Amino acid sequence: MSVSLPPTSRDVARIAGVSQTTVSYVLTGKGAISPATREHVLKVADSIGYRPNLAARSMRTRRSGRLAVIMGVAFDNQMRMLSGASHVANEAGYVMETHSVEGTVEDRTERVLELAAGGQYEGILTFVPVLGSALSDGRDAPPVLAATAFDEQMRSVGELADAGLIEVFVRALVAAGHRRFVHVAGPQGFSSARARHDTYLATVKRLGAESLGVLGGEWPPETGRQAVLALPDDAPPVAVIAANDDLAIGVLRGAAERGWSVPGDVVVTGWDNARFGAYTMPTLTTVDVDFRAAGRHAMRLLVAALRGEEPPPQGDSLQHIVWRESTGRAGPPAASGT
Amino acid sequence: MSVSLPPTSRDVARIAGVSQTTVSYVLTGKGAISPATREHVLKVADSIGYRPNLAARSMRTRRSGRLAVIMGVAFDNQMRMLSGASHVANEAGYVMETHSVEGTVEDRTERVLELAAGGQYEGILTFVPVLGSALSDGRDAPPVLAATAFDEQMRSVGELADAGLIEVFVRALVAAGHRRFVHVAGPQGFSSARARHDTYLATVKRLGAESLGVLGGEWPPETGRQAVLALPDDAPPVAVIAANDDLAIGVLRGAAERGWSVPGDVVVTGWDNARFGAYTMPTLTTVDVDFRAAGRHAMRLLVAALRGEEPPPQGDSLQHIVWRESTGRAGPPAASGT
DNA sequence: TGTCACTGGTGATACGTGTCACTATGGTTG
DNA sequence: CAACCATAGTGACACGTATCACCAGTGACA
Repeated sequence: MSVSLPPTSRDVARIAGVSQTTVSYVLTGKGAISPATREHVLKVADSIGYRPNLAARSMRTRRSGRLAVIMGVAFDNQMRMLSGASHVANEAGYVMETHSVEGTVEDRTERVLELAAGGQYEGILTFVPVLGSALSDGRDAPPVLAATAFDEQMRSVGELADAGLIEVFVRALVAAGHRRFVHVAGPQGFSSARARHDTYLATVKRLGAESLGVLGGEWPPETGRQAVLALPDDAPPVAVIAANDDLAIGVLRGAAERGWSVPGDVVVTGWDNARFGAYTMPTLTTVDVDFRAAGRHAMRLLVAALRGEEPPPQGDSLQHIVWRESTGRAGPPAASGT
Repeated sequence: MSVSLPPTSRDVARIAGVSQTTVSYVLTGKGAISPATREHVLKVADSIGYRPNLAARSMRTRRSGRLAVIMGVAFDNQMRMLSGASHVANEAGYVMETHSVEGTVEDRTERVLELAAGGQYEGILTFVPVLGSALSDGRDAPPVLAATAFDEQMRSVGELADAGLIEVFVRALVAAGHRRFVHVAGPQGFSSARARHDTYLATVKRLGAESLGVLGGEWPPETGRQAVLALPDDAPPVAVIAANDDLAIGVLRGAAERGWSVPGDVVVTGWDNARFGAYTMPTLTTVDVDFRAAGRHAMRLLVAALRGEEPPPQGDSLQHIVWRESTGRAGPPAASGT
């Protein structure tokens, strides 16, 4: 009694009493098939546990049905973006593979180009910044889409780069009496970091507040700590707008080391709503980001590009502020306000 | 001028002046081919940028060459494990796809079984706990290996479940004068959490110290906070062994809320060496884990199972303690021994 | 009644690879 | 010199699917 091979479309056809062609048309929904036979074939296919052989299918269609996602190694929230992207890819009939890259932006770009040229993938989505030269709209090479892009020629995927809530932070802090600001920025290769940076500068200027400068430029907490250690002794009272929660916790630590109280001498905002932010002392005001939804949206854009469809609009906003202790009495704007 | 199709092994054969069979034998390294022709063929293949069509290959060999990795959504360190696993899989000639699952352990198990039955994958590696019934050694179904397993019939992948350093923690704290201990455990579905739990109990007992109990049972920081809030008022001085850093930061917060100083009244240890642990106040003593290496090892085990080889031994230890402020003056054992 | 259009379905074929069975060529041995 | 063997290479085929070209039947309409 040997192990039986998995059923093929021919098996289904034989049992259902139709031709293999008919089975194929039923499964792809392309031919002219009567509802009766369609249902019959589907029933038979289900009853014998038929699954299309993807290898054979993709050989015939000359489409691999495979998408690649490029991720870095050190970004925790990619986990959730990956999850969202994976769902969308599978629903759209693709399988999604992940590749992790490290090294300089040139190294990463090189790797992405290599993957694109390999011909194995129909599309590539990258969660880490690459040079704009790697991005493509898919006319002669597979489309490469960046969920976080390096330069101005990029096609970035919207919402993650929307830093509008930075303006809300600054306005609320000004309303609470703060006049002096500092920005601890992330790497400017990330469009999100760049957007926060730009929004910070614009808002501080517009409101006539004072910016003591922009520091940072990397994501790790140590960068945030060093930024605070670099401030002049007479900096407080000062409001620190950090580009993410990792930087913000570094800021908290740095402030403590200098004997500055938070939120007394220094107030701090973060971004990402990392799990630890509700347990630091003080707890961290931050922006909650729906990374799953961001991942879904990014993948939808890629799938739309693959199908030559219009990019779907972003749905509801993925971000909202979580006010906590690190901003003291500053809070959401009153409903009345300008 | 139309877009040219990717070159096939026939193209290589034609240009190299040999048969397609020869090209195939060269590329798979199986036939009897003279070194001269082999090199010639390889050169030609390279020059025209030939890449084997994976779909055609896998149709012929009836092997998909695909592996699946199951991950949860909320575990940051999976990112690095994924990266390690991905490298090994690619080196071994497999492509690796990721699926994320959520829900109860039954839901997850169901999903894994579904994937295994789908016949698309040659092997499955799961980073989240599933019921032992899902695990298989691959005799009639694809092998399913758990990097973190649910019950005793599991095939868990070693080092991550090695909680030996818990004993070092307890010994060092006892040497520093601590007598009363508490364990804040993780979900016992994770073999790592179970190992830490068991090692804690055994060590405390062996050293004749007092355990005020085991609390927790989930991973989020709030669990750690609640554990501290549940302690009796006269608990301090007490040493808290937390199952990971998320729990530990919750413990720090809980202690602060109760007015207990760390490391004065309470000392705390964590696990995982999360980035924030060096910036909490106080900084967190923890265990640094090489998740990349763990991911590599897990994938090597799966590949070995696929090939019917002996499982490769774990290399150097992936874990070491990072002593920081939260354990006060306790530190590495003196070189002199017992 | 003959013709046309349309619906529902079939037969044959090609995708690119790996592998079985086989052949030609020298070299070695009895 | 015949018989044999190992080496190096070839021809033909099958894997399971999607799709092109075709065909039978059925009304509709002039």
